[in-house]
Amino acid sequence: MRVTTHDPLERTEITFLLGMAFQLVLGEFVGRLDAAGYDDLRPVHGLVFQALGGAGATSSELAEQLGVTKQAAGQIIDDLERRCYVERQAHPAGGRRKLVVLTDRARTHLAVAGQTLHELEERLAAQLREVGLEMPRAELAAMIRALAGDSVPPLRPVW
Amino acid sequence: MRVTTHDPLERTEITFLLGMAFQLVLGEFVGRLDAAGYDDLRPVHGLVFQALGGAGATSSELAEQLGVTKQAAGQIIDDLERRCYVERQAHPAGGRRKLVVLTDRARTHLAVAGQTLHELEERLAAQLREVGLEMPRAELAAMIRALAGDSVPPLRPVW
DNA sequence: ATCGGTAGTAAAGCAACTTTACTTGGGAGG
DNA sequence: CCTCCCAAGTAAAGTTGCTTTACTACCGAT
Repeated sequence: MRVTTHDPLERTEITFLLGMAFQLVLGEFVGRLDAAGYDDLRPVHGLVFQALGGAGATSSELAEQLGVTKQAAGQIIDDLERRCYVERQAHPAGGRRKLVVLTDRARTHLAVAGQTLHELEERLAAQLREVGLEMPRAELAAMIRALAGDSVPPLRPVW
Repeated sequence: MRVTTHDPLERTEITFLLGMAFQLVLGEFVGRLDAAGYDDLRPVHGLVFQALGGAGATSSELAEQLGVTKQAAGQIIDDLERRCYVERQAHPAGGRRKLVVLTDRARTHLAVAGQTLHELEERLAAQLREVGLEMPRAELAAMIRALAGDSVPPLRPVW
């Protein structure tokens, strides 16, 4: 007996599926953080917090990690500083350098966001297991390596 | 004997892997189209061409498909019309409506882009098979269904 | 002493949108 | 008919998140 209901997703290009899946997962993630009171932070701010998470960084270092100009990084830092998520300190190495570090407010966000993301991914993994599938971690990693080799570029807005 | 070189991608969240994979595939796709002489077209233009591919559409219909305001759709159409990729015709249903249809120039692009994308995805699939993996089509489709149900929203820039 | 390189900042420019506000053509109801 | 309203389309200004251009400040080396 032939299945007559064709799933439109079965004929959709892998590239579209990747984009849709990423957009939906990120949207769900951002939505949960908004609901948790972080509606003043965009995904890029999470990347900033991750980059500064350890001992902080200079704005130029941050710019390189984000894949933007140092002026853009400076603007993001200005904004986050005004809203008390980061602070500019004198850099131990001296010079004109300034060390940008996270406030406790940002570290709290980082913890909440990490927890939220893992819960979301765990729920997704469970839903896939229900239909006999696993999360395609190895497949995605292989695609990334095939296209980027060992040097993975920064995650940027897609178009 | 224990493997000592941990692949950083193995510890990376699925969400990041999705984003990286999409960004890299789309970047490769756009790069190939640029090289083929289509450096004046962005991904959104491809979506427009797909939406108008059959019998055309009105700018409001296009706006809904793209998930933007009708003014934004109008601006995109203005631009594409100036560059002879689309034409505004009188709409058979009359009224203020105008039917936006593709020129041959756009249909050629659509064919080239489709071919390019399939070649790219086929090469990727082959590279995955070399390491014993398959393209994660079912997994991505399951993730999309888990998050969007049956109503898949338009593909938009991600942040 | 000054030269050059790097960090940071300031200001203007730009692309791709949204928001606000208007115009126009065509029914539907009275 | 007439008018009232709605949907399609357009115009213009505003917004966002960057880049480009241009500058200042600090340092170490020659």
